[in-house]
Amino acid sequence: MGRSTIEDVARQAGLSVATVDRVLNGRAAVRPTTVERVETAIRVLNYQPDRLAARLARAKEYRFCFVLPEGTNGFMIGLGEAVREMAQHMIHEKVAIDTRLTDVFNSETLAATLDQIGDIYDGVAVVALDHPRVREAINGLSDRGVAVVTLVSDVPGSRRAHYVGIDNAAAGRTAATLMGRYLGERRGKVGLIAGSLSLRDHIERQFGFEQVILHEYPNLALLPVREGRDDWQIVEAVARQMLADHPDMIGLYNVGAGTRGVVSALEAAGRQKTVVYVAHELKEESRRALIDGTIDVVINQDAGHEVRSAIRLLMSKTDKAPIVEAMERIRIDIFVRDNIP
Amino acid sequence: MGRSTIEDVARQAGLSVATVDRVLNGRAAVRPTTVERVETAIRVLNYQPDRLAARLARAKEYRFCFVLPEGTNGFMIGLGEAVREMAQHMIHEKVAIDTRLTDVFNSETLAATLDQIGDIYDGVAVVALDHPRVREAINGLSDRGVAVVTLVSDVPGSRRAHYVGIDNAAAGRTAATLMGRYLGERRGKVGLIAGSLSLRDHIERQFGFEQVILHEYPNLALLPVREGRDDWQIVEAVARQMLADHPDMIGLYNVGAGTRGVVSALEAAGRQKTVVYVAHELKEESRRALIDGTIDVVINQDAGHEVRSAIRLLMSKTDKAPIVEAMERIRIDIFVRDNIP
DNA sequence: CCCGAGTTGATAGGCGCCTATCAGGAATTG
DNA sequence: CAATTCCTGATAGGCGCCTATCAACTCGGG
Repeated sequence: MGRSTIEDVARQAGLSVATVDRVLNGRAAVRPTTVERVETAIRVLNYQPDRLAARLARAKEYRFCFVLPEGTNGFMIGLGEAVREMAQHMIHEKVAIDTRLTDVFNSETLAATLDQIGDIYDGVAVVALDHPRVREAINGLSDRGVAVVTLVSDVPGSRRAHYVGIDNAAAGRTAATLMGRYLGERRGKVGLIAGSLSLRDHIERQFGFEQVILHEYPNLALLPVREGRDDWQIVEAVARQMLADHPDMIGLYNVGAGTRGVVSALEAAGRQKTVVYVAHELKEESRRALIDGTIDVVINQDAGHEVRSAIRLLMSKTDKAPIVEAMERIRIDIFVRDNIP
Repeated sequence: MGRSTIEDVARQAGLSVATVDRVLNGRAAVRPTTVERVETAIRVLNYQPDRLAARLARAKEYRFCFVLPEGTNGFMIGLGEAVREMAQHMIHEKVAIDTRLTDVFNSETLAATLDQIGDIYDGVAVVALDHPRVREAINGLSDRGVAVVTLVSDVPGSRRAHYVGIDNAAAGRTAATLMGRYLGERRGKVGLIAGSLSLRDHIERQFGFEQVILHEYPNLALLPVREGRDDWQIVEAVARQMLADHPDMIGLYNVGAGTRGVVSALEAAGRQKTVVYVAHELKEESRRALIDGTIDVVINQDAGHEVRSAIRLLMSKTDKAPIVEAMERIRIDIFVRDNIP
């Protein structure tokens, strides 16, 4: 039962605690053969440092920064709240977390923000636009030894340490499957409203959704994608227009924010019951609409889980500890009106 | 900002650390007025004891026991594995966890087991039959100062400290809603197979399911409930029979275990695609069947979450710490083939 | 006025690990 | 071979809290 301490390791290796500590924390130069001895001792005893005792003793604190989109997007606001809440809980653990809001749609602004915070933080979590300039900024941080994780939307080509968020293509497929099954044999058109097509998550959702609808549900015809910019007023206008243009639209998938816009458009048209509406993110308004039946299904990602995962990952990366991949997989939640938490 | 320590509290209250510790841990008699002073000091400073430092210092370890059903029920086996896995992680935290398997369907055996473990453990988590004898045993434990939580299936009348598990009526409603929506306008019969009607969770699921089908989907007729005893061979026989008796059965909800029995019955009848099948618990076999379309929806409760929640609750109850209700709510997960983790 | 009982203070020692410092021995350099 | 530099050992002190012990003080009751 792995209750060996650093002293046991020292004894086993025939070295002093000080030396063991040196190799454990890379505090000073240690001869390679000595490192070897320590490592075998660790393996023999199956020693795992007690992280709690470590954090209790540690002097330096971790400094992390969450770079989030500014604006009124409900999910992002919720994400920010989750960050602040966790920050509160984490002062125990000697981790200090700042939040920075920035214009995520402006690659230059975002990149500049990333560039300038490199020296202050040990780790950065960023909701990132997938753009060459941003990718460079992320790589720059990584190269300077700052751990970077992408949050919610990934930047695949970059040297970020990890992506924290759902598989958005799978989320799109999930939406499509539920839409297809709900509609059954009915024939008609299906619309899709994205927030912006420059954020990768929305593109992937769209891709997954269209893929499944095209292949599995020949009775459904896809309408061209519309952009709603995650702004409920724009979304409402777009939705109204679609409803007016297509009396035979029987399904609507809103990939991004601005759900209330769709809800009021559907209500205005009196088609809440005839159009199957799949939305993202469970918040106060979507919850209400889900209960009264205007929204049929909500696909959700848990902001709290994402924030916790990001922090765990940043901590692990910062002290080069291994991570448990399975623990960091973010679930795609499905909510209908009966399983709302 | 900087967290306050026990010394700050002592200073603020004009008392010694020893006394503050006494009231914090109820270690010795302290005059009521003094307790008052300590408590106001705590409130003023918003002091929260550092649980990590506490566990590091604590001499005594928590002793918990999980009483689980013996047998081959896949979910329960998974639960047992989750317990053992967590037990491994928790030896750090000075908590020792035992597992006891028992015949849950036998109230006498279960009650006897509970009776006899009272003196050994600080807390017990039990998958409990809802039976007067069992309720008495639970109350007995509680009265002797052992924290008790019910797991997966509740015993409402008892003095258990908490219930850890999903809202099973809501799970049943969720199943019904998805079934109803998937079936759309189709008319036909819907069957339900329960494990055993003496375990409360299954009754509640049945209740929720029937409630929604009856009220919301008049096109669907409910068949009388059948029991499968959570055994896949019995379940298979039952399912075959139902399929044979009711050529117009278009929906099937399996409340309990034994999913593979239903799958092979559906395959044997060649009705995988025409019968909408809603099952519980995502495991290897249900995962496969979900992907190939035999199962349409899986309702799931995360065993890992339940075990972690139970442990957290037992620890909190043991040292009379407050609990965060929201954190302990177990989600009803919905899986279709596209969002399988 | 003395004696226990009831309270409170003071303090040592430890949980497992981190940080820092000093000293001595080993290896390397000129 | 002496002067460095490199490695390693030893140890003190602390993180925030728990446990245990002993001394000191306040009160009634006898």
